[in-house]
Amino acid sequence: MTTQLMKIGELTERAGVSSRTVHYYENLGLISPVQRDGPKHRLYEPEVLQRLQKIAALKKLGLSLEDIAGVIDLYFQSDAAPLSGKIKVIEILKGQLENVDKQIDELSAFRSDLIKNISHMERLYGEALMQKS
Amino acid sequence: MTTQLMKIGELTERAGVSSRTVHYYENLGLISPVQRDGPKHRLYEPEVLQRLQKIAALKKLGLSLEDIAGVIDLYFQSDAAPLSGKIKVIEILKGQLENVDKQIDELSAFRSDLIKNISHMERLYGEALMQKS
DNA sequence: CCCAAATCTACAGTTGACGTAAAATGAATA
DNA sequence: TATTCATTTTACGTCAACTGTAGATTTGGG
Repeated sequence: MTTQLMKIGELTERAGVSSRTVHYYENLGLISPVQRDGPKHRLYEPEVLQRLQKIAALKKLGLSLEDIAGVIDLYFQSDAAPLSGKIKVIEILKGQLENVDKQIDELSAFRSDLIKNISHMERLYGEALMQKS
Repeated sequence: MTTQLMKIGELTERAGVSSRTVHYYENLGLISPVQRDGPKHRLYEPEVLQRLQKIAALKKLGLSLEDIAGVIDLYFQSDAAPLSGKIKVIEILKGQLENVDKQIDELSAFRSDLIKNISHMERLYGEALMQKS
């Protein structure tokens, strides 16, 4: 069982964030390296990369880092977690699903607005060309 | 022609933003009151309300206020604008359309991820209940 | 063993997006 | 017209989320 650990350099390159940010997130409790009694340089499990990606996604949802700190673990909970915990997870995930749906609706509305604007502009564009001749 | 001007109080209430925000936006050049040589209190045309709403929408798209400053005028250009301007507007609007589509895609991906997580959790929930009996 | 590259710690600085408190204004009322 | 009192204005303060950086430490390779 070779749990493929990586140093912060590889992690940041793969996740597309700076090492400063990684330290910052560690400080907020969003991620953490493996226990390091011996080595002074941090080592990370591959799961941390997943976590960073999930954090980015949740940020795009509009969650603050503090909010994220409150839910990030839900996504990486072991299947052996206590039943009460699982029930709560389901609640929260469903809440997030609602939010996502709402945001998709909003974006769709904005999208059709855009399309309306574009075709309006293109109509004007056409008229202007007509007058030129 | 009674151009129905409003004071900042009405504007903020209708737009759902604070007066501080309105002043801040004015400072960034996002909006502006009518010329006030005499009165010290700002007066706004109804169009400013539209602008504030558009700003809110663009913010939800993830644009910074600075980004927005670069495009907001495109939405409120007179139909009599020069042809070259209109062409540029169309370009930019189409660029935004691409962004919106990308974001919708991302959200959709996040959404199905969520659903997968939820059903996974519900499966575990079920199993846990089975073992309880 | 030695060196260059990577990492660590700690503290300060920045940026975006506002909040707040006190002074100034102006519309209604006495 | 004088007063009053809600609105507005202005200037300074705040908070989150980074980001810079400088000097000390660690590490892997020759």
